[in-house]
Amino acid sequence: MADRASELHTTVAKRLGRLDQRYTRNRRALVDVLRAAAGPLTIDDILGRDDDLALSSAYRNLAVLAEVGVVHRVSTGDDHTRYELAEMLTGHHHHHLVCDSCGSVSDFTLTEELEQVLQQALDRVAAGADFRTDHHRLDLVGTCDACR
Amino acid sequence: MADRASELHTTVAKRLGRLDQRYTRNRRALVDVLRAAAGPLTIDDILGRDDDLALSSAYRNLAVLAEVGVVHRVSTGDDHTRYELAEMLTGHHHHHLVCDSCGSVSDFTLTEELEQVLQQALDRVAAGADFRTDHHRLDLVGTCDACR
DNA sequence: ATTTATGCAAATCGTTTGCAAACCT
DNA sequence: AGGTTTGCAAACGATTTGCATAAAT
Repeated sequence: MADRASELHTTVAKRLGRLDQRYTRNRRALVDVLRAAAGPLTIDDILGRDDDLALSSAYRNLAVLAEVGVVHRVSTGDDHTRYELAEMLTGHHHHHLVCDSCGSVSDFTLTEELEQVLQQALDRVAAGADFRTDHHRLDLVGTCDACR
Repeated sequence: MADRASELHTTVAKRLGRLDQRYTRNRRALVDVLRAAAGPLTIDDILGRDDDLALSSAYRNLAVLAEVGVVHRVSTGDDHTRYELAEMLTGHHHHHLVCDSCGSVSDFTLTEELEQVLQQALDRVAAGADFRTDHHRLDLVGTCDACR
């Protein structure tokens, strides 16, 4: 656990360094908060989990972390953009259950097999439209357990 | 074509009436603009296609139309929410190609077969999470033909 | 020592809302 | 007439930015 965390920090530091960015205490704190989360978090979620984080710096650092590919922005439809660690770092391709009622978001996965079939179909679509795909996004939108 | 348009207007009128809402000229104009579009439109897109539409009324009417299930909000990640006719009205289940670079959004479809396999898998996920699904959302995010 | 990050306060911008006039039935 | 919709202008709220200070290398 400590091992994984320090490995993660090493990777993040490397990625930041590649773009001449420093791995400061605040940035480390953001990564720690996101790492501990069960799904993508809003800014308020994030600030609520570490009292030392300032709003504007959090936004700025999340932007930097997103730019170097460490953090991924998640737009669900309500205001409040959410943030999660990039799949490249977690090694965990996943999707989201988005609750229309309370706005909560949690993760789920499909079988590797279905994911591959899907990927092939999407590759075909992209090729046909001369579209260069960065990633796909698959969400379920509805009402969560707590809200029904 | 005129037939389809008037059929559409009839359906919309019915749905509005069900919630004691009137089908005014502005609302008709919005439906016409969305009907003619090749993908979901931003407010600016919409206002640009009909000079008589006022900003605040457009927002309000889109909200009403969304509430009665005629219009669907599409959040792509940049600011600028987009709007499209609900699939229930177009009878055309589709997905989106989202360009990270210029923000454009266009539609695509999967085969009926894959769509069904996917639906089954998603139903299983939802059942396992006690999640009541309203709809799913599958997008390709990347760079469009014009931007590459 | 020099460059970069921080955090407060102010600015920005998409969207929403108050309200008086115009509209529909 | 009675209630709804409209559209301007003002308000709102999430996010961004200016700037002087603190931190990192």
